[in-house]
Amino acid sequence: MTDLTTSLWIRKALQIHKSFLSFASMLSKKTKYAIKALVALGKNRENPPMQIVRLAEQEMIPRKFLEQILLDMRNAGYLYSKKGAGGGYSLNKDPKDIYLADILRITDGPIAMVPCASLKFYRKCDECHDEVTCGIRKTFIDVRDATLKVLAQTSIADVIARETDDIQIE
Amino acid sequence: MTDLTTSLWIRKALQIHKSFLSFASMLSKKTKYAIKALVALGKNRENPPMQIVRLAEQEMIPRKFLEQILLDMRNAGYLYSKKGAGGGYSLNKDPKDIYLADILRITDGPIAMVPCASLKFYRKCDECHDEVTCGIRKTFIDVRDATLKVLAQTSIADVIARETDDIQIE
DNA sequence: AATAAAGCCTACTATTTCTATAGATTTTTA
DNA sequence: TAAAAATCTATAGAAATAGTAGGCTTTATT
Repeated sequence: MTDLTTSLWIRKALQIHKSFLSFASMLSKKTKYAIKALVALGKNRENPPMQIVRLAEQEMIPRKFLEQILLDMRNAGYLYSKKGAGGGYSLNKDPKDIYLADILRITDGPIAMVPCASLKFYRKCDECHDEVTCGIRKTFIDVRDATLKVLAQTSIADVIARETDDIQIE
Repeated sequence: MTDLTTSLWIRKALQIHKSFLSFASMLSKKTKYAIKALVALGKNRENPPMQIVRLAEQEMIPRKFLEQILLDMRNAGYLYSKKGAGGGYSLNKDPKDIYLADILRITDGPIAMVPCASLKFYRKCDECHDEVTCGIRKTFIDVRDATLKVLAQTSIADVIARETDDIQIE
């Protein structure tokens, strides 16, 4: 028995793309949570450290999941942690020096859309015969460069700054 | 019982990122197959139509999977199909007029990395409180624009042309 | 020294998405 | 009428993501 919402013909009849139900090839929740956590810690710099539990509640992130994420960020050198009573997490770098590209690479891995176009996680594509002449590869190297131009230049500080941009009169 | 290759500590000891095993947030096989099929059909324009079976063999794509993909492309108006003996598939447009962005949208859906930054498949993000002031959103709209600048301007004809670029002396 | 608060670490489960296959149907040509 | 081909929907299988569990270690406080 097939679920109504995933039934092809009903979606077709209603002209619903599957992306209405799910949103593929997107940023993982892990990455979103990581960014939100870093932003929150960036705003909390006068008052460190911040406990996982507080952070989880404030940002509506499942606590145990957040634990793992923070651990990754810590192991990558972006966070400082302190155990025991009165402990918690705080930023180990200036928000200006934490770039989204780096966060993405820690949480989601490669930024490129195909392995063979990845800068930091290069791998040969399975379906590719001759990489040198692959037109797809060349295009997706361009895409990677364009994406990276944004992500490697946008820092947590920028994200925080942008949050209040709407106050400006346009 | 955990599989060796997925065991965290062994990966850690060998310093292997999980992307070595799998490659997340990337182009789906469906999309890759679609592009390859269109490129193949683009090269076969003097000799149409081409049968699914031949195309599948030539491009090393699982036949029944390819069927579905071609059907999608056909329903979207990019392919012409003919049933019965001597039938098959051929391009319904000039390769110059088939852009990668459009293919991606048919096969994978949105191009943006977050729903709230999508041009064609906009949807509110679950974890977002105030979209107007969301710094993440603004950044990923920039990413989307950068990506689209490449994908919406690169056609199947461009991909084909690029395949022989290496012949040029650099 | 004992206790409680917090992070550390690995494994596991559950859910969802992607990939692929199945099989019956329809259309066309010879 | 038989064979060749696409059409269509459903289902199965595989992989990735999301989330949970629970014991361990460190630190501060009393």
